[in-house]
Amino acid sequence: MSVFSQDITFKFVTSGNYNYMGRCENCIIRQFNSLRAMNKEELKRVSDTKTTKFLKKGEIIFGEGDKLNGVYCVRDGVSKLSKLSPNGKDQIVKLATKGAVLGQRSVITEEVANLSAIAVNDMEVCFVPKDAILDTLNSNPNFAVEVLRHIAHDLKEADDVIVNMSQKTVKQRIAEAFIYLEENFGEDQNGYLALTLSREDIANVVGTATESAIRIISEFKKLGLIKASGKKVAIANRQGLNDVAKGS
Amino acid sequence: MSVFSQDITFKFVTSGNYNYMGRCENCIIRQFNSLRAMNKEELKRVSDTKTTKFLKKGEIIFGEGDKLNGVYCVRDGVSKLSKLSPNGKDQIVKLATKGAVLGQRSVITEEVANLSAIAVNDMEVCFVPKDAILDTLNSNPNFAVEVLRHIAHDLKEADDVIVNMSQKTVKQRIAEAFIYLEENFGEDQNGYLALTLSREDIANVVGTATESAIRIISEFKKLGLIKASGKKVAIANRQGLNDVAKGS
DNA sequence: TCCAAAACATGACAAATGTCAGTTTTTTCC
DNA sequence: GGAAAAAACTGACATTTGTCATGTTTTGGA
Repeated sequence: MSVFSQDITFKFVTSGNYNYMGRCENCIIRQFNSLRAMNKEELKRVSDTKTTKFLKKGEIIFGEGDKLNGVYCVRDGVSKLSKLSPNGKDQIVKLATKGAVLGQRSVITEEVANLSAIAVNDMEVCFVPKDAILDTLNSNPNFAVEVLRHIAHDLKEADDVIVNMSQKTVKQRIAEAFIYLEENFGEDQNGYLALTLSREDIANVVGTATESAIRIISEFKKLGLIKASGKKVAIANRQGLNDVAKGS
Repeated sequence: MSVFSQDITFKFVTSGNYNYMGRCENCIIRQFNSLRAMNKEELKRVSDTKTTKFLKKGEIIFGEGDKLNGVYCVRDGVSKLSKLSPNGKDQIVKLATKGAVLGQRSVITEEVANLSAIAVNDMEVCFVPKDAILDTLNSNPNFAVEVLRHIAHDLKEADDVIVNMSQKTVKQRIAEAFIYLEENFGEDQNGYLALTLSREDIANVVGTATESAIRIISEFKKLGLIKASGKKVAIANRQGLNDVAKGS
């Protein structure tokens, strides 16, 4: 995490071009997604057509069923990708952070969005109109293959989630969720998980009732596996949490 | 389904070339997967390097963790794609039938297989060495995009499964499973589902204990929603099953 | 800084699901 | 066609999870 910020600073400082801001060519985030496979001209086109948006926590990037006219490249903050189930509950399928490209799947298949994307944090995202994406896809095999690799990876992750959902207990899944949050978003200066989710969001990630999630989180506190200050959570006993996640 | 068989027959009968057998160029199955986007030369290469295999029910096409040297194109029969969970249970993630290309994802990301593929039926599959696939991917954007579309579609389906698993009851999921089997594999002359799965496989599809699946299936029989003769199952009340699946 | 709204927490109970321990039926294969 | 194996089935019970009701704490503006 801190190394990452350093890199950005470095880029900023060494660039001789004072117009670099807002130019995709100089956006380091791009190194983490499929846009890295675009060539100069393709990137220029993206840069010229994109718009940058700032979203506040809770704002909707797009909703299930929306027709997407482009993709959203996350520059900062975290978004939850979720789907409303018929019984009225939201299932969070994925948490997307910097580097993620949202809406890619729907743009490729030219379907409406199957998930909704909501800011969990304050966010900065770049909207890239779909034509720049689709045209590049059809002409640059490197880009197409790079996108393919990313989607293929998402698919593998989704398969893993299916297995977890059906074969692990709620307690195991919540323990895993904390480990996941720590591994993917890190901790703040005080050792608390850098990404704070409400109990309801945690419940929606692991697919259980909010009360069940709360109860289990309380139990983890009593067992000394985690500690909490308000809604901030810190992992107190990583090995113990791991054992719970593994089911021992 | 029956229309589909007709088409094959038609092809066989009208082909003037008696070498058509075993040639991908003449394989109608190809129309249902990404190989349709290959051009003549690419297809020829696939055809020249591929080998056809016949598998008996229960045989393993590849296992989780196997390094795949190519993909398997299903010409006939059905395969279950499953993953072993840490607690020793198999979760079936997908059922693949004619037209499906197995192992595609792992070949693209150059990882070992994350799922195992086992024949549910007697099967006929064509093994295509990966080089023919990867080279085409890198040179023919049409093919790359076609593969992308297929994987993107799989990803959407996987997201739907995640939501079903976490938000629906076992009873709802079993009702859905029967509807799914009817819609995707059809019925035989006597109205029984054309694809017969063991109770254990059904349990592994919906992610529950075999006994629970059996109990619910028995209940469906008593309610007249389905009827069964041995392990063959027929849908007796489609609307009723639908209602159960929807949770009413 | 204070107050409402939201989020968190807990108890009591009901419903769903899993587990274990059998018996019966079906399938397979000689 | 019959025996052995596999699959299907059933009951009893434990465990997990969901639901409802209610109280407490935290949080985010006016």
